[in-house]
Amino acid sequence: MTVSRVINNTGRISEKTRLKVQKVMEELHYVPNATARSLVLQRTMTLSLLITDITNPFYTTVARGAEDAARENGYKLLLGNSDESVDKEREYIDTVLSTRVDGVLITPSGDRSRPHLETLARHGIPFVILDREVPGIACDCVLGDSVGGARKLVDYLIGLGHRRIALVNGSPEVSTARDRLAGYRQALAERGIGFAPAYVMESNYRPQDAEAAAERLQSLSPSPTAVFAANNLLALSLLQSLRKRGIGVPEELSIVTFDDFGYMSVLDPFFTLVAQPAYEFGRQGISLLIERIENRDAPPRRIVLPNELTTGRSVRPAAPSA
Amino acid sequence: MTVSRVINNTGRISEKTRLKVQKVMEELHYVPNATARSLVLQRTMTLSLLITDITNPFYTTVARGAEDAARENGYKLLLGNSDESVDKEREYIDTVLSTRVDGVLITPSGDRSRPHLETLARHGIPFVILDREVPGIACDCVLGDSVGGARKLVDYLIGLGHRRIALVNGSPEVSTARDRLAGYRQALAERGIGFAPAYVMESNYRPQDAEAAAERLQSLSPSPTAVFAANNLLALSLLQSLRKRGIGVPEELSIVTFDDFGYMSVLDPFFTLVAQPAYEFGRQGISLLIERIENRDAPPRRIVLPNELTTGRSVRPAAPSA
DNA sequence: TAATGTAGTGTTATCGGTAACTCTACCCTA
DNA sequence: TAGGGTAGAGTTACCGATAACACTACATTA
Repeated sequence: MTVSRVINNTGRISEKTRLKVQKVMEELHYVPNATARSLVLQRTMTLSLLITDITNPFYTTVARGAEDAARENGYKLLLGNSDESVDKEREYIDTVLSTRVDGVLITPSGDRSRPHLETLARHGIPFVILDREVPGIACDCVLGDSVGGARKLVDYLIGLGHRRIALVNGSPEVSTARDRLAGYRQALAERGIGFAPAYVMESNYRPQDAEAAAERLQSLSPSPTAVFAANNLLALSLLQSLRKRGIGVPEELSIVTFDDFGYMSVLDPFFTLVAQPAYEFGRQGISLLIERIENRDAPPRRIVLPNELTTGRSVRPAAPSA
Repeated sequence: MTVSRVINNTGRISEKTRLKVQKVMEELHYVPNATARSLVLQRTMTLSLLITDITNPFYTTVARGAEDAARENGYKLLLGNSDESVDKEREYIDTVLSTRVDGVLITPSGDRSRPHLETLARHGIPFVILDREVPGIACDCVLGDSVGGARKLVDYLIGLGHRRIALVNGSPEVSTARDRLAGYRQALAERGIGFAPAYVMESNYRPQDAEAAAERLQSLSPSPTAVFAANNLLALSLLQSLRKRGIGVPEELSIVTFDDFGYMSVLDPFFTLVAQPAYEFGRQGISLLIERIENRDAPPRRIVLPNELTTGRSVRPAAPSA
């Protein structure tokens, strides 16, 4: 007990005893056992970051922001990749529950993550949603402006004369995909361009899905002059698939997308895209989470971070004939 | 106790009792407390990954490999970024000690990490070194062939007629920097090219250091026709600094480097570089670590993963006059 | 029939901390 | 000088699991 008081600097300790304890602690290389402390205090000082894939440059930077913020506040950070899979996500949720982390910062795999979030709530584990909303779940979240970003991109294309613009989207089960579709449709509508369902294809936000999208793109008639790929890795794979098929980008087809490629964008920004402040997503997500942990009764907060259009070589004005 | 037996499937339990317990567990949404289990079993099923910076595409992929391997084996993964700082690393080591993780996979900030590793050893925490060796520490490690890789790069440059090749290296306190210098010198020596100390500059492997290096590069006379930047982010920042100074790359100066840029390399590999299998670094590092945890008496193992030269647009043959 | 074995369940101590309380000097005050 | 206060240290119970052991029926065996 006396040792505990010295370590935590609580209660009354004579200077003599304090020094003696400290000396012995040094001699024995004593390190307090966080596990035991967690058990009695009922908090682990650990947060869980559950994202879809750390190798996606957007989430890489999110993770960095999250880790920085967690560390600054004395928390440890557990990492998990769900790969957009509800099942894998559930496994992580199970781990999170038994680990008794103090909070979870999560990018849900989609609307079907709702039961997972409800499970967290039922067990009293605070969580903050990152990047994607889940209908029916009222909680703190850090989001981007997907509708606005998509509008900007499509409007930009239209401004360059494009009229037949395809959308290679994520799954409609994911809020960002729905929002990007909404923004796409808004932009078309505002410019009086008809919406052609055939120009919209769904995927699972994963690079593997691009090949099928490329095939469908190629089969469209009249063929689109531009395509909006709903996220960065999708755009990249799509680009590869298109080039493999001999379709020149941007010569024959322009591409725009969401989220940058980290260091890639620095050197020579190939893609025209809407960039989001990934680091702030992570940092502010953790901040919200910690504030939630400290005050469970506060009303949920919703932070929307701005995005920005940056132009690259992936877009060319539409040919006047088109 | 009976519940414990059901959960862990140990001891004798009648089918009737098992079902009853399982039913009640479901009803109560009971989840075993990993903290309590850790305390009594003296293991946390948690590993720590301590790297310099997750946003470096090399370490991003390392982290993904590590997380996959950890999860497959039932371990959780804690993430930490040391930013090449011994002090920050020490803070993480302290956390690791009190957290009682079962093992640590670490990219040491440099030779001065030795005390940290000795601390881990003294506390009986298994660790595996990743990417960088530390003199005086005999332990499991997963390394790349820095000497060979550097030789390949410099030899490639020499083959293209370059004779004045600069090296923007990391700190000599880091084994990979020493090895890359050694490989550089080997390649020069084998081709009978004299070693010019003025052509070698040190940095801290961090992008911020590139500006100073660019300045020194520009001041060299005769100026080099090529430069070997010891890692990817250094190369990228160097490139930016050089271009800002009006030095054309590759027109006036060719650049080669170590480690790729993840997705960046896929699209249009600008840099000529030696790529290392980052995912395997992470995966095999965790494998070694887990095997070490399970058998502390086995002799240390040293895995050296191969690298591969991939060419890009950052290199041009030297002008015949040079 | 008594001894022995065994399946199934319960009890106790423990991991390493901390909250809450107790205890012992010693001091001050009326 | 008795009563009360206080500084500083110690005691006890507890967090939620598991190892080791104990116990109770009942079955088997000699």
